[in-house]
Parts: sequence; structure tokens; C-alpha cells
Amino acid sequence: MSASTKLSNSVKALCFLARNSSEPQSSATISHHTGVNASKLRKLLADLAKIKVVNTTKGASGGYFLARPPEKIHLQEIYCGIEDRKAFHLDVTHTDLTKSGEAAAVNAYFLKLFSEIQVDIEDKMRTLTLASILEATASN
Amino acid sequence: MSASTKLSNSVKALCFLARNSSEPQSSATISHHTGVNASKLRKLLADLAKIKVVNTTKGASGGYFLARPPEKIHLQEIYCGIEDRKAFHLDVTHTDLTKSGEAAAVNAYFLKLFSEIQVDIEDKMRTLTLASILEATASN
DNA sequence: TCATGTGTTACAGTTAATGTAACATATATT
DNA sequence: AATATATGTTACATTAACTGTAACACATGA
Repeated sequence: MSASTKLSNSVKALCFLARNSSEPQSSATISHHTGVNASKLRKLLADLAKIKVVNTTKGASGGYFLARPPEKIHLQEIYCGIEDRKAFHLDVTHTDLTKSGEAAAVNAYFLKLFSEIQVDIEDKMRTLTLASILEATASN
Repeated sequence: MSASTKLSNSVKALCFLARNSSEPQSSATISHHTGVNASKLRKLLADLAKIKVVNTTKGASGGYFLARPPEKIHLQEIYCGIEDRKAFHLDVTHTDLTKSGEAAAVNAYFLKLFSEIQVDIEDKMRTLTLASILEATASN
């Protein structure tokens, strides 16, 4: 999954959990309601459990549930929790250093620019909570 | 090529043209100095010729040269010129609309967010000129 | 006329993404 | 204690995307 797909799939699951918080929800149930593959959901939610965004209980009638109210869950921490390799695929060709230093200098320039963009994106995500997403996507 | 790779490769070529502006430079020559494949360079530079960032002359002793001084070439127009499918790979899963409207609402939310991010990125690129990149990557 | 260079297409080889299945581990429930 | 249920993780086959290179028609300066 691309970073953006993982993020939106995670949020779909978290929105479902927020709207069905009376009891733990299994990956099968979440999959049925969101359309996201149950195995992928388990991977995403396992990552989110590590950073205490959700809690899990195993066994019968177990499943996933939010560890905090939606107001205290930020998009940025979701993104950082599920994304290991980091960065929005802003790569630069791996120039062999036998070439002139000009190409290498341009590579360095863009790596710096792209990391600045990355910071900007995360700053923007830090201003968005699960609660605000719930409100923006409310159907009624 | 990913969007970011195309961008950095384009800038490598444009920097070379800016620093060797006495005569048209062939894709073979640019390739030799930048390490970027000549065929890919021709594709990139053909796109940049369409938006009048470079000019080309065919035939013997022909090649590519900047159509404007580096001060008047912006990173944003380079990016828009070479990128057809647009967007930094910020995709959202193509949910089948038979599912509940919640997943679709989250998709719509992220498409909007990602397009906002796209605008932010382009705004940042609009402030950067080829001249500023030449200065930042100068080796002497 | 001919060598040179662009613009474009095609293609094989490689890499990455995708969806699914499988299973060990853990734990409520009966 | 036994069992059904659920997570966490790994593996895999299929598909899609990327990569580098080659090839060639078209154009043009020498």
C-alpha cells in the first residue's frame, strides 16, 4: 500500500471504531463495513496499537477499540505510526558519485527540499484530529 | 520515473544548460555530464520545450538551450511541464460504491486534503527559480 | 547528400504493489 | 479444561509499475 492509501484506510477503520465504540470490533467486521481487506486492517491496527491509538483484545468477542477520544487522536501520529519507510515517495536518483559533483549537488538540494515539504505536510496533519474528520465526513 | 526523480533530473539538465550556454547541448552531452539516460532526457526536455523553458534545434550541431534566463524559470513550471498525471502519488483506494457511504466520504476527504497539499507544494516551488538553485548548488 | 540530433515508441528485465491465504499465539466463553 | 474466536505475522502468487535501453522515423545543419 502506498502511504496515502494506508493513511486513508487507517482513518476509515478509526472512524468506524469511533462510531461503534460500545464494544470491540473485529477486523472482519471493520473490513465488511469499510471494504478494506481484513488482513491489511490487522497490520495497520497492530501498528496503531503500538503507539496506543487503539487497544486490542484477543479471543472471542475481542477486537479493536479506540484508546483515546477522537479529539486526542491526530492525523500526524496516525501517519507516523503506520509509515515505516517515511516520506511521501519523494525520492531522488541514486547518482553514482563518479560523476561530476553538479549532479550530486542537485540531488542534495532536492533531498533537502523534499524533507522540508515532508515537515510541512506533517505540520498540516498535526492540526487535524480524528474528531474533525468525523465531523467533516458525517453523513447526517 | 517518479515525479520527484523527473524533477531532479530535469533540473540537472537545466543547470548544465545554464552553465554551458554558449552553444546548444545534445542529449548525449547532457547525459554524459549528468549521468541521466539520454533517451529520458530527450523526453523531459521535449516536455520543457513545449512550455518554452528550453528551445531545441535539430540536425548537426543542434541540441537544447535555455529559452529564458535562469531568473525567469520557476521550479513550479518545470514540475507542471514534466508531470502529466499530476500529484505526488497521493492516491486513495478506488472504493467500490456499493459499500457504505462512510468509506466514500473518507476518500473524498483525503482527495481534498491531498489536493490542498499539492497546492502547498506548488506554492513552495513557485518561489524557487533555476537561478536560486544554481546558486545553492554552486561548487565554487 | 549525409551525418547528426530530436521526438517518440517499444520492449525486456526488474522491482514494487496487491490481494489472499495460512498459521501460531492468545484469550473470552461455555 | 475444551473450544471457538480473534489478533499478529509471514508467505506467496498475481498483477501492475518502473527502469534502462534500443530502435527508428523525421528534421536539419553542414
